[in-house]
Amino acid sequence: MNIYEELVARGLIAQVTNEEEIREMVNNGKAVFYIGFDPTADSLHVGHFMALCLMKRLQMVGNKPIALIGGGTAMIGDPSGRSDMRQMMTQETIQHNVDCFKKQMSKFIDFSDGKALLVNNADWLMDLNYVEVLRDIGPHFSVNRMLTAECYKQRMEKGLSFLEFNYMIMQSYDFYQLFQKYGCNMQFGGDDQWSNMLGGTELIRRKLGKDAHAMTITLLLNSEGKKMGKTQSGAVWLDPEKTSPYDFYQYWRNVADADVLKCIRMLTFLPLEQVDEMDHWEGSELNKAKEILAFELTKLVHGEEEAKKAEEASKALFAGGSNDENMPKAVLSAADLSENGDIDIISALVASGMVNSRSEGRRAVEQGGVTANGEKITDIKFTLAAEELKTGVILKKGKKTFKKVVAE
RNA sequence: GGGCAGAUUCCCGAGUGGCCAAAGGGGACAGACUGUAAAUCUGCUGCAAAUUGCUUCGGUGGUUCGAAUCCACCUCUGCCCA
Repeated sequence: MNIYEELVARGLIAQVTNEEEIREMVNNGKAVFYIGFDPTADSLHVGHFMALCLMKRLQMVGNKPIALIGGGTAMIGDPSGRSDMRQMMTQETIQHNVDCFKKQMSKFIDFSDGKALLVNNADWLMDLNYVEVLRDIGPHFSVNRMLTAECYKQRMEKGLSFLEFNYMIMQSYDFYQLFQKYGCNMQFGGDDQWSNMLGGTELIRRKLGKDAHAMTITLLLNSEGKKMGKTQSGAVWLDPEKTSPYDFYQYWRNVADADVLKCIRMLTFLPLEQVDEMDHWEGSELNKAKEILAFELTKLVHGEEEAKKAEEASKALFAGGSNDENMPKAVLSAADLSENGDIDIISALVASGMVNSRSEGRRAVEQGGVTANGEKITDIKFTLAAEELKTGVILKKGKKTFKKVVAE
């Protein structure tokens, strides 16, 4: 099976400009393609991870990836898929994020010997001259056409500033630049980028009379139609400091039944034959598929060792295993403890970061959601003894929040 | 620049002088049921030294015994006109 067919089989491809030509190019390792990443946070997240995997898959068969970090476009903010204006970021923040992105990306993609490129569009966008740009590329964009693009339609009601309206033009200009500088003949991106990407192929055609292609990656949506990789507290990050390997593992361990196979297919590198076998698993059997998904992804992102630790900790907590060594830990300092070295249960919950406020902690206890070493706690005045804290007390809030609390 | 409408808690959205920490819904959290799933039912959802106190309704000032609510100015957003 060729790479293009594999991508289709995995359900990764959403839209393409010209299937024939793209298949030909990709299968023969002739594509020089770019994917843009806007540094809107100081870590990549799951959405980026899909794109990185795609880069990797294509790189493995000889295509040349260009990772474009949008240090320049981040100054504008992409209105696609948003109902409100992005918060403006300072130049310092963007630069910081760019650096973080670079570091994380080099873990996934091999940039040695020119096998892949890493560029920053700030390099050509920041010094542009307004009037020159207007004269140079302005005539090639029809405002009427742009307004009919899906990404702007949604914003027509809530309001769209001229600043954000320009995002499509900047992204198109990127493609145009990369086409000329590096012979970049294809752009990949999330499906929400489709209209922005077409802007680029059209600009290249109009300015240079040459063909360039675009292909979008299916957005990873759950069965409820929401973007995956988001939790109530934000995105699932790839940076272990922001989302611990254990939490990362748990996120995937907990996906809905309906979504497991899709995730395995789209995100892991497991051979398709193996995935097809799992396809007819049903009911509680799917739990096994979830374990595989969680393990494989954690391995890809954090390495095999961390994946094993996360798996063991999960088994210890949920399946009654005995090894609590790798469980998430909370170390309490002397300042958290009372003079006798003990601590009341609510303070312990707050200090370990399991709840956000004392009120929330109190509620959790009052509703019978807290246990310490397996004992249900009903009294909000309950105190964890100093001796126990030395060896560690396993606090549990609700079904899935665990922490081993240890005194320093 | 002119006219109109609006800004309420995580989100949507009610409230137009005291009965308001603020209806209702969504989400989140907790309980029951389960498979670490979904659905369902129940509780809960500003903070704290917790039958009480403190801070919140875009911002600043004012009126009042008392303001999310009235007045003035400002900021921001949408719509219409230019």
